[in-house]
Amino acid sequence: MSYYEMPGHLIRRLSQQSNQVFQDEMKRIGSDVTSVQFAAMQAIDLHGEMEQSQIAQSIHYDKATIGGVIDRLEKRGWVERKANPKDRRAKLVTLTKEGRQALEVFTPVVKELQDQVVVNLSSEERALFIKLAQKIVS
Amino acid sequence: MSYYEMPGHLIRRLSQQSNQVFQDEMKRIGSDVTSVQFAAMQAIDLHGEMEQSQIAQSIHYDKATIGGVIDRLEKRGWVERKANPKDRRAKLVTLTKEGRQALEVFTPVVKELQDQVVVNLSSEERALFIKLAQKIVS
DNA sequence: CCTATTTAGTAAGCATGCTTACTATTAATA
DNA sequence: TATTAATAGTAAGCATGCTTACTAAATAGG
Repeated sequence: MSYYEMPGHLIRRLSQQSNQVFQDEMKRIGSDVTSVQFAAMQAIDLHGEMEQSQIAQSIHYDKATIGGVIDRLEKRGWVERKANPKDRRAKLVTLTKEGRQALEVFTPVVKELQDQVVVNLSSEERALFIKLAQKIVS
Repeated sequence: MSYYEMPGHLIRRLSQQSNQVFQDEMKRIGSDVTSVQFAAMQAIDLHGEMEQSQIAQSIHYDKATIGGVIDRLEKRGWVERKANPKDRRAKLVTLTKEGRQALEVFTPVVKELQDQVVVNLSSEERALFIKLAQKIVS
């Protein structure tokens, strides 16, 4: 089996290309937000108020990784950690006003760049790729 | 557009799953070699003798990243760096005997685990996925 | 009620995987 | 040939993304 037919290798290349597009488009609008940071912010915005463990679960990240991501988002002033009165182990994470504003700027850009990731495919192929990818990770 | 339809997000999940399978299978045979290290060793084995820049180019890695990977492979005694008499900037990287032996053990395992990465797909779907992925990164 | 297990988060460690900046060397060009 | 540009590799810095180990707190089972 040649290297260029190995799903593992191809997936790494896909990942690389996808991150490159994300980073380039964000740089174009003057931001250096990462795809992980965006994903976390989007999840928090959707649920309103989340424990870190919920964030990790919803976007399929390791809890240690998400801890670092939230650290950096907090440093930037985009999210806040508050104590959870119902569970003293947990912390509730919410978007700040600045976080919501930033997310509003990012969201349309991220939506548009999705097509750019798979720009070499026709729209039928894109739909098919998404279907197959969903099946693989399901 | 929902998160679960975004190619960028799906690709990250694929990457995660792929790496997990790789790591698990390698752990099973008692090794902690990484997918990047394997890719580099395979490339060197195929070409016999390579400059780091060639390695980076052939498996599509950044030259700074590959420098670190070669560092760790060298520490393990799997590769050697030699001066290139034809170009004093460059270094020729070769597999050691131990490196070749290790690669012989890894190769069949890596070939088998490729199917495991896309285990949720039928064989037709696997072929199609590979085709689409190749087209995206082409 | 008390103990054992599970869970939430952090910490430390390691390997990607990139960026920019730098040195040394080679290639191109005026 | 003298200068400029390009290239090979390293270094430092940062953000993933995981692992194991730990603390604190909640839950389950007896």
